[in-house]
Amino acid sequence: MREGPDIARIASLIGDPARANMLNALMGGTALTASELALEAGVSLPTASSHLSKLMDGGLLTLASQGRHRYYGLASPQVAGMIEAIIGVAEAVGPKRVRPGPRDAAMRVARVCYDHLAGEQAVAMLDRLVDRKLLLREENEIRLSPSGASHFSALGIETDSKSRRPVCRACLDWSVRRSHLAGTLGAAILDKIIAENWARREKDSRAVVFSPNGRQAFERVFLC
Amino acid sequence: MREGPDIARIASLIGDPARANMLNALMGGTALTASELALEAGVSLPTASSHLSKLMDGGLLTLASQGRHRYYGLASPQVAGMIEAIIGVAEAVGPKRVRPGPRDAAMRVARVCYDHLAGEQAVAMLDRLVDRKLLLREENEIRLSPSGASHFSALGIETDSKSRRPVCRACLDWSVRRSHLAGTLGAAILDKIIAENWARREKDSRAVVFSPNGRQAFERVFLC
DNA sequence: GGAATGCTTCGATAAGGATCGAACTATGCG
DNA sequence: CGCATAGTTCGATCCTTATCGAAGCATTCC
Repeated sequence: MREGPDIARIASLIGDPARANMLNALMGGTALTASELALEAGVSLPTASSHLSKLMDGGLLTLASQGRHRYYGLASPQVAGMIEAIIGVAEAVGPKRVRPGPRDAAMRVARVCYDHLAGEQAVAMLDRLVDRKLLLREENEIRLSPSGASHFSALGIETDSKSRRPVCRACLDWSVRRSHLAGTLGAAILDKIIAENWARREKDSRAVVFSPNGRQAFERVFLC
Repeated sequence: MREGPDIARIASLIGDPARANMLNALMGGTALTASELALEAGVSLPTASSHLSKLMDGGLLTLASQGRHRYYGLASPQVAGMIEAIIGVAEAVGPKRVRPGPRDAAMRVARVCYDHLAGEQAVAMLDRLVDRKLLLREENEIRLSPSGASHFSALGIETDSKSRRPVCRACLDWSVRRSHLAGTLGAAILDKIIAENWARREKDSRAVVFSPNGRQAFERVFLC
């Protein structure tokens, strides 16, 4: 009864609308200050501060102090994955919104998931990389193949795992209900997409919008 | 404050300890009745009923009515996956629970789960009964084998299902995270354990404490 | 130093919701 | 029909917690 991991504690942290909005905003991957998060959540600064310290206590956030600025970010990809999973359920059972606006359509196609790409494009990319045997997939395990290593290296993408973080990880996509690529490789690919100017981040949103040329380039490189 | 899927609504449903316990109990995949869930959550029946209707409204549960029994189950594998994700985070950040007291230790070993035995002893028993082919197990389905029927009959345990209630049912054990035996057979075995005076119920607790002789007898009969 | 900015803590208030007993409905049993 | 079991609804209580204003720290800039 009161055994096992305390999932109620974690869930109740996310269960407050103000905190949920903050976490949602942080799903974009960039760390934000308390003021920015207060604005995002629509609460006063003291209220936001209180929420943030609770999220910190709960282990859901990390804090990077830089002078008088304090940047809050999601604690780990695992936390991001959990939030994605909750979003997925909320989408599935939630009151179907009258009509999905254009922003939603863009989100469905491509968006940022913490630090990597998600959405239809990302799911298609993982499928393709597996088809081409650049990645080897077994259930939820994804590994880099030798040919994959040289392939990404040729693209200027580092695939050595310096940290403890895995190079490849499967992350469930709420809009497509299938996995896309996370891990350091997933993050590096998103970096490249932005660096090459193939796409830009939509302001105040997780949506990632490809330019016509950028989409072609992306498809040529990652969708064969 | 962007609009999006209402993750706070979903998370707050899981954020109540009673509801979290219920969902945890349902993670085994078998549907449970309101009474069973009330016991599992440690709340009264009216309280459980209120929680269950909230979970239903939230789309997290499905309901199968069979006569006067109402079996609640998780709405989908997607919901189960979300809960798994939350468990994962809770495990990762969870401040290792306070030291388990002696009562908790006893509960871990053996306790009552509604009307049958749960805990390490019960899990071991089910394993053993399956090994001995007295019970046939396929995933979460458990059936009585012909040899099992005569075996239990010889022990004075009735195995005819007079009611609609199944003879055998798998019930997920929260302390061991594996299944133990429920259903009328599980209930009958617990009855026998108490009737033979092998063990007594701890007062005001679900713990079941075996006497030294009782434990030997139990092991001789059920653990081979 | 003093002023300005970023953020946290404190205190009071208010609202939400978890809880249970009692009463009520529904199904099954004889 | 009468009784027992399973479950829900209602009403009252009580506790948690979200909220903001005011005040308090901390850092930076001039």
